[in-house]
Amino acid sequence: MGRAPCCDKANVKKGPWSPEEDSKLKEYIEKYGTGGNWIALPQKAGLKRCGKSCRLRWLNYLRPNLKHGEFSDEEDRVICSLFASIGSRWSIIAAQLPGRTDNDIKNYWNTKLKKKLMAMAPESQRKPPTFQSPHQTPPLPSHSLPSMYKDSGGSFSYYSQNRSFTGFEPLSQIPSSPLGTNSVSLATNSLLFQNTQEGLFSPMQYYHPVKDNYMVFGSEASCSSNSDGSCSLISYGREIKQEDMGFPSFMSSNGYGDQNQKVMLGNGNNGVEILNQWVEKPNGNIGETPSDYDFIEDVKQQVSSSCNHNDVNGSNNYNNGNLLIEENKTPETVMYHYYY
DNA sequence: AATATAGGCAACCGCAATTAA
DNA sequence: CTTAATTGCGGTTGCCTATAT
Repeated sequence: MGRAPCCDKANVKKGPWSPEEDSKLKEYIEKYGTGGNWIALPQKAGLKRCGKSCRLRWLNYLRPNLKHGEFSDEEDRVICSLFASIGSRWSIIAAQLPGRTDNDIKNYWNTKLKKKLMAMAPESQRKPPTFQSPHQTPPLPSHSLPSMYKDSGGSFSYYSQNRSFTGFEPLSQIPSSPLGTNSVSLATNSLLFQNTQEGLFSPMQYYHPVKDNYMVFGSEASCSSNSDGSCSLISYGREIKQEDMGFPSFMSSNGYGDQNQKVMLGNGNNGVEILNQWVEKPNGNIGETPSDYDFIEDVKQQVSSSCNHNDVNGSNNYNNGNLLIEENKTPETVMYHYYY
């Protein structure tokens, strides 16, 4: 037996809202609020509509401070950046763009922005931009990975003492910050465009964020959504040219587009005291040789010792700038959450 | 001028998560 | 703890308008 319908489908109006209905709904909500009960609202407001329909109309069209019309380049950049990081989580993306609704952004992406990006990408890489699902990740040659990075599937995991991550959990499964409900980890694996020179996978494709230490492979674009432009994640990866990746230049938020491969420890300026510096990888790109894991281990060591240093008050959790560092920190269990 | 096609967007649907009883 | 109700989300649909034929 299915669930009971939320309203009497036969007696509710569907389709476009009339100006009269709009003003009824608007006036009612402005006067009494929603009362935390959308289902009961239409009857109280004298509307022959389903509660869900009222909610949608209010959220997407009637509520104050909604922005309509053209999206700015900055908004484009934020959308692209977040889409690359978290995929089609429109509500999260909308939360970063005041005045824009998830529906608005979704429509804009599907009808315009996606095409705009394709048009701007180099001919050879002109594919529909996608959030790369973990299971589409090209398998890493097993010989080049230490055992702890391997798993049986095409993806790979890092097993820590007390938990394991594949690096591919959906956000909902990533423990969220106790500081607030708005915590979201952007430590996700993704590329907006596949970077496929014949036979070569980019390091970013090989090494998705392993989440050991929650260091993230990614370009600057993937962590540039802070209002101050700083990076709140430990970003771990080559600063691949935006153009190389098929990213149009407007997505680049800084001048690092053509730097060598390097690892960012800590963010640029606001309270992350871990190391707060770039560490250059001596040569080549991360992921090209097994010895690169030594480099990775070095970085982990540095993060680790820094964490130990910071945890001076014995509390279970502490907050360090935009980074939340959780209890029982080991190089494997330190968690960095970006929150807004 | 009439018709076909494409683009844009508002709204709906169904499912999952959350909350209340 | 369990179940039902409600909310929130993302995918999809369908209508309206603009453009092409």
